[in-house]
Order: sequence, then structure tokens, then C-alpha cells
Amino acid sequence: MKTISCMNIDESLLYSFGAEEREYKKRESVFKEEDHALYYFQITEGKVKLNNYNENGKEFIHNILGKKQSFGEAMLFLNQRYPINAVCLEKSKIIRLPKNNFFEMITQYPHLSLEMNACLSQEIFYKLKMMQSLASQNPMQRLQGLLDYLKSYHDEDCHQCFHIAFTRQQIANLTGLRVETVIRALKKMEKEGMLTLKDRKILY
DNA sequence: CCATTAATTTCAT
DNA sequence: ATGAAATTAATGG
Repeated sequence: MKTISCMNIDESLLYSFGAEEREYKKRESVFKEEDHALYYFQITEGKVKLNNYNENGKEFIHNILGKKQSFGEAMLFLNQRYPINAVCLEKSKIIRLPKNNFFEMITQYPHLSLEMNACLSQEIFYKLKMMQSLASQNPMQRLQGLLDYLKSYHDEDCHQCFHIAFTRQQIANLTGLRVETVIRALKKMEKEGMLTLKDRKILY
């Protein structure tokens, strides 16, 4: 299965439609919950997390995105405010294209619309898979849902050598588990031969 | 070396 | 089994 990176539009094309690049510091917010969606965002450098906080202040991470990936584009097609926050995990460079220019661009280049459909579909697919695994009470099942998804992004055939490049805390926040539970479940999964733990790396 | 951040363990529930 | 708090390890300046 081919990876569909959501979404990677040629940078010079973005610039020709009036996009600009901005640099963000670590922990800097790109947009916040309840903001209006005014731009298409695409990462050139760095990492961005999309998150929420529940009523007890516990963080839930929806996704973590990196180089050449876009985010928040679904909101451009709706008259809705963002339901999530976008925060840089490290110093990042992000290109942003104003909404109206974005629409001009996809009108002029319809193949981008098709690609966008593929991207948004991929996201929906991910959400469905995650919902399935998050519905389980079993921590290992939840972990496996996330790990399977992350590995599907990487299509080389590689038995237990795909490095999960997230911290235990991030994994916890992506699966709605506590960090201790993640650590314990990962150890149990290793014991059962489902994955390998080497140094502190998770190989799946 | 100190400060910060992450991973793991301990301990109480 | 779970989570808060304490401890240990690693990373960065």
C-alpha cells in the first residue's frame, strides 16, 4: 500500500499563488481551537501536533505530522471553526496559503482536488481504524491499532524493525492511555513477541 | 556540571 | 490494574 502523504503540494506552486513561509518556535501555536480556518498549511520543516484537552485537562493527540504534510485543510471546505489546536513540537517552518488563494489554485489545477480527496479519505480511514482500536478496553489492542497505522505509512517489508519515533508520553496521548500503562503494555507485547524493544526504541 | 525532558519504578488505591 | 509521585536515565547547553 502506497503512502498518501496528506498533502504535499509543490512549494513553488504554492508561492506563485501567494503563499508565505513562516518560522515557528518549539511549542508555538499555529492555530487554536475555535479559530476560523483562514489558511492552507504545509510543513516544510519540523513537526506539528494536533490536539485537544478533555475536561480534566488530559491531552489527547489526534495526529503528529512532519515534513511535507499539510493539516487543517478539511476545515477550509466547511464553515466551521477548528475543533482542535495545532502546536509545533519543535522549531518548524510552515508555508501558509490564504483560503481564497487556495481555492483559486485548486480551481485552476483540478488534479489537486483529486489528490485532496485521496488525502481526506486517508484521514477518514485512519480515524475509523483508530476508533475501532480505541473502543477496546484492552491497552494492547489500542497500542496495536496505532502501531499498525504508523507502520502502514512505511511500506518496506521489515519485520519488527520499523522504529516508532514517538515518546511514550506521545503514544499515551495518541491512544488515550496513561504513560505507565503504555510502558507496561509495551513490555507485555514484547514478551508476547509482537514487537521488539531495543534501548528505548520501539521496533514494530 | 546543571537544567530539562523522557523513561521507569514505587507505592497507594 | 491504574495513576500520582518519586526515581533514574538521557539529552542539551
